[in-house]
Amino acid sequence: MDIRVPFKKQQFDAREEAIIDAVNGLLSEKGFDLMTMDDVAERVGIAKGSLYKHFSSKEKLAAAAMVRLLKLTQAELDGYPAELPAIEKIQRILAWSLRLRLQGGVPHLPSTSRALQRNLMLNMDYMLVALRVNKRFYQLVGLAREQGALNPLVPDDVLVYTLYSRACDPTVEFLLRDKRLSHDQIVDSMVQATLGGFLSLEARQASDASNAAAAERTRQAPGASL
Amino acid sequence: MDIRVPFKKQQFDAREEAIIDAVNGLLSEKGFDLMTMDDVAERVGIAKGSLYKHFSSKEKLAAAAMVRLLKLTQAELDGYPAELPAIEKIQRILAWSLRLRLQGGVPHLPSTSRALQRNLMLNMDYMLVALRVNKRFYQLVGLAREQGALNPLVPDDVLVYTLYSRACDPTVEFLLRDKRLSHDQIVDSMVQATLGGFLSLEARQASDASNAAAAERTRQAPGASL
DNA sequence: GTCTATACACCGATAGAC
DNA sequence: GTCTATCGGTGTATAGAC
Repeated sequence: MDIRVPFKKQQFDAREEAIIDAVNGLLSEKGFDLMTMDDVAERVGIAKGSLYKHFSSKEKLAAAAMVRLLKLTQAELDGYPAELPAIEKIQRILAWSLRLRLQGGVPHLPSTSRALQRNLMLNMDYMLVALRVNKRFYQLVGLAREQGALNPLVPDDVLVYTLYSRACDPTVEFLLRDKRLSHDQIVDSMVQATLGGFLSLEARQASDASNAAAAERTRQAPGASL
Repeated sequence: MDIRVPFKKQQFDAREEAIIDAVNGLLSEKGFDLMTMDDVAERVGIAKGSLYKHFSSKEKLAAAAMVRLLKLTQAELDGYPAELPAIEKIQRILAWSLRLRLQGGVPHLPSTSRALQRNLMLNMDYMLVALRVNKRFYQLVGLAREQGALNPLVPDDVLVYTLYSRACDPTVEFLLRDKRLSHDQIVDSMVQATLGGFLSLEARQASDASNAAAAERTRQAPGASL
């Protein structure tokens, strides 16, 4: 069979990717409400009318950006060694999303727009991948709980929701504007501060020890952290 | 001298309070971008034209709501016993802001609107009280640091910004929608999860012990927690 | 100060020529 | 499918009568 992809189709897909790139950046900068279709068209370099040939509404655009992000998240999780303790996978995926955010790659959907939320719920592509990722998060948290890494005083739900919320936590923007901490320091601090409260006492002691050692190494070779 | 306040003036102030009440509710429900002047006028029960006699712009409205919140925050801090350890004051002010939020009393300003942010910076009333509250937060965190309650691996800035950010953390809305946790449980979990990572190991051990005891008491008399 | 009416700009979406 | 032009609706802010 012929596995070549027609040139026209390639071009079409490339343009859609470019559109989603633009949407991603705009959503991470201004959020959904403040992003306009004119913004998107201008950044892609096409007319607004053409934009609607690819995506029939603003909500569809946002959904496409979210789907791409969620698929990236899945792929990132897939890349972790199976034998890694669950709590370390959680730390890694949080650090990954924070780094992605520092690069401007995390769309920021304010939780206030009812219209958008309804629209996303009705979008099959979005819901499928969202539910899959959500399920994996819960499995991961459940596993970490079984392995004794989690604080018995805090429910699983709180940790899962926190993982989502830190991807749009304004703390990151504040720290970024100060320019007092490097990107790596922001990621490390945020991971430490975010997960420290969820860890069991034993896990927390182990984590502190290894982080103190890492900080010591960084102190001796400061260039490496930037 | 005459300390009576003219009736007209009283009426005027009462209306301004009513306006800020409406703005507070709307900002906590929809955020700044989605709130319209029509919304505000309708909720207060006056015409949009009259609204502009009190506040000359939408940004001024938001600033007024923020000023009231920040003054409330100051008053809350003033009410704490001076001898209370700094870390406990931090826990209390966080729990206070979370409870206020669960009652719909915390305006939600998305960090994306540049126009609003510039406007706030130019607003003297807002800046004065914002800087005062910010200074007190830093003093409190510095004191907690001196008293050995904080994790040496996480900078002060991160904790201060986190205190602000948790006042608009979507995790709360997620937990609220689930209806699996009571308001008190949400506040306790969030405080535990938020501050646990900032505590020094010793403070964390002490905190866990007292929270476990509290949870045990709650288990024996479940009605008390709702 | 309160109201109604309106100016003015912007945005999401569509129409129609090429 | 890409463009230009435009419609319909909405939002901030103002004008002017009372």
